[in-house]
Amino acid sequence: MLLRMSTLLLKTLREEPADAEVPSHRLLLRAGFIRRAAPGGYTWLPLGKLVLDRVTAVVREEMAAAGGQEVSFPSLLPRDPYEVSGRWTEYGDDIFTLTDRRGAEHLLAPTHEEMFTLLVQDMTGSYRDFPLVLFQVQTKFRDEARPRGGLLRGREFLMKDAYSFDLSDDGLAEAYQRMRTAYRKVFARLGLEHTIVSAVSGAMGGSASEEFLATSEVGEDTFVGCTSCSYAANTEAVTTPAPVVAETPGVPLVVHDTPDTPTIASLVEHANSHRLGGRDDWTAADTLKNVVVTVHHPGREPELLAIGVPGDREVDLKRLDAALAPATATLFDDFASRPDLVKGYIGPQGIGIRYLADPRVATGTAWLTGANEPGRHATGVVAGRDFTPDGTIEAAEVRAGDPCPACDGGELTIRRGIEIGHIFQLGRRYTDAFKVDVLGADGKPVRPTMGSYGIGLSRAVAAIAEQHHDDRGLLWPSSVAPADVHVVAAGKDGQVEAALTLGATLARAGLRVLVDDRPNVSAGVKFTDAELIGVPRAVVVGRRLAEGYVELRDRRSGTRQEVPLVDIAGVITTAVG
RNA sequence: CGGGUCGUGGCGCAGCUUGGUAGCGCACUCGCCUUGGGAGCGAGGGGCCGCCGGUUCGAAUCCGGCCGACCCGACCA
Repeated sequence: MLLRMSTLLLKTLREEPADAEVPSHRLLLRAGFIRRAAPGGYTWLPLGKLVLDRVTAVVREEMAAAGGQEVSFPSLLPRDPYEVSGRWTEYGDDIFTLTDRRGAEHLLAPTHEEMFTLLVQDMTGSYRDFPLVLFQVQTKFRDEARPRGGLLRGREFLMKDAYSFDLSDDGLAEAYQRMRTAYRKVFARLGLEHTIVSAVSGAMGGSASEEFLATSEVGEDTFVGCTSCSYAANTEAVTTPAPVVAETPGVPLVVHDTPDTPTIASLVEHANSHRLGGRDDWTAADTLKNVVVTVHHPGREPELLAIGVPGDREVDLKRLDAALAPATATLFDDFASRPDLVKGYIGPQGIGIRYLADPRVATGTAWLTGANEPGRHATGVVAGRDFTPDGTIEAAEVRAGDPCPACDGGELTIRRGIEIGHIFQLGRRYTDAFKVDVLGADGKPVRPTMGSYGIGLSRAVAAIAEQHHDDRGLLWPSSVAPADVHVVAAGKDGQVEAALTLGATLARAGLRVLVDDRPNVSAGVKFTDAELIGVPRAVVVGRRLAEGYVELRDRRSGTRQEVPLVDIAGVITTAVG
């Protein structure tokens, strides 16, 4: 491959695009890899398309190596299958829907579980057809409420989705592990540093679910790691160890007048200045905060629910939703309609609605909490004696320094990541929905079980750019770089011919070559553009050409060496491998 | 969906307060010059000032509505 910059559709931008905030978005725009074409939609320019195709090629190779067979479905699909699976309504506003000239409804597929399931139903009939792994590379559409970060979250994006079909749960577990291993290889080849975190399977059901998060400050997903063991999990999936209480404390429950203390901060201040319970060392962690939410169960009446958490922690609505799935929760604010719920002074004692407590509110722990009367709180409110929660719930925020649930003494750290892959054991949700049965060895019908495995390909390009750049520009890993070598003609136009000749030689040696043969462009511009574009190595054909030397530069390390022109092809071929 | 910032040639911005028919830098075209770190000089081309309506003799500028972008939050495979 030989690309000439004199004819390449490329325009680097000297100035920062005003609309781009995250580094990958800025650099991909500036270096001429992508251009915004629509809200949440991007045009891939020649250099960007090369990278996207190389990322895709790596994924295809590993999918094939894991036994996957590639197919391709349309993106424009009829409503029917999605009605059968229940997702037409479940997805709601997140899918793009349209009506054809006959009035029939269609959607632009946000994902393709239904179609894969129907294909397998059509084309299999016997246990001999299994196990089976199918995948495709296809554009997906989602009407995201807020596209952001360029390629990080678009309304149209490229995704590799794969599905395994097995006749037994053991088979599914094996397929899952095989795919998990394949994903590790994929991301290693792409140069993506990542963490595999346990995720909640949510409404989808299924027994195992893991996300591959590329570590990045601009990532949208928060996850925790442990300082002393290998534990890693999505914050939604973190569990809180309950404290062990030896015996119920003998403190009595005492109600105090605490006027004008509707917040935890004001309550703690009042408690200390008035020495409630004979103490002046109260902290927010000694208080029990009770938050009322409205729980929306699908297809049922909303329910009021109170959540009890230590007063120094907020309720994390994402964790709450995950804990309540498939129901969702919103903060309750219509206190006028419930005079029994005294805003700012709610306590769990005799509360008239369902009450779930944080695991830290263990039996035997004593709290400072509301007395369910305006301007009054109570000390010595003991769990298991003065109130008994209807259960525990993981809804309190997770903080750095919290104890690790998987080991002794480890502390949690909080990090952010870009979700580049998700694998989970889907089970029989879709084969049940479409009543897929195949004939077993014993002549009886068997219902296949599925696994689902996705990689965001366009998002992976952005994630690689996030992890591989410096203040000068992009730093592509060799595996996905738009070229293996960037030949720069520096100096008078005589060097352009030499650069093109060298480029052709390198291309014949099997290298992917980008030659900067632009006439009347100064060497400085070519150098800065080369650094912005981020091809791993550059060969400068310049002032020492007459002596038979060119300069070899490594983009990442910045090292430079003079190499005889006659040796350069061999040196680079060896380096590229 | 809430809060904030902002829409003026391809990109980055000024002009708007105080209405008078659009400007700067980069990029682009031509010429000269220059060529190892975003050169210089000269001459050019390119914009229904986001859209719709209103006020006015006259609107980029004032008023109303809408649309869009970006950031924070909500939501989300």
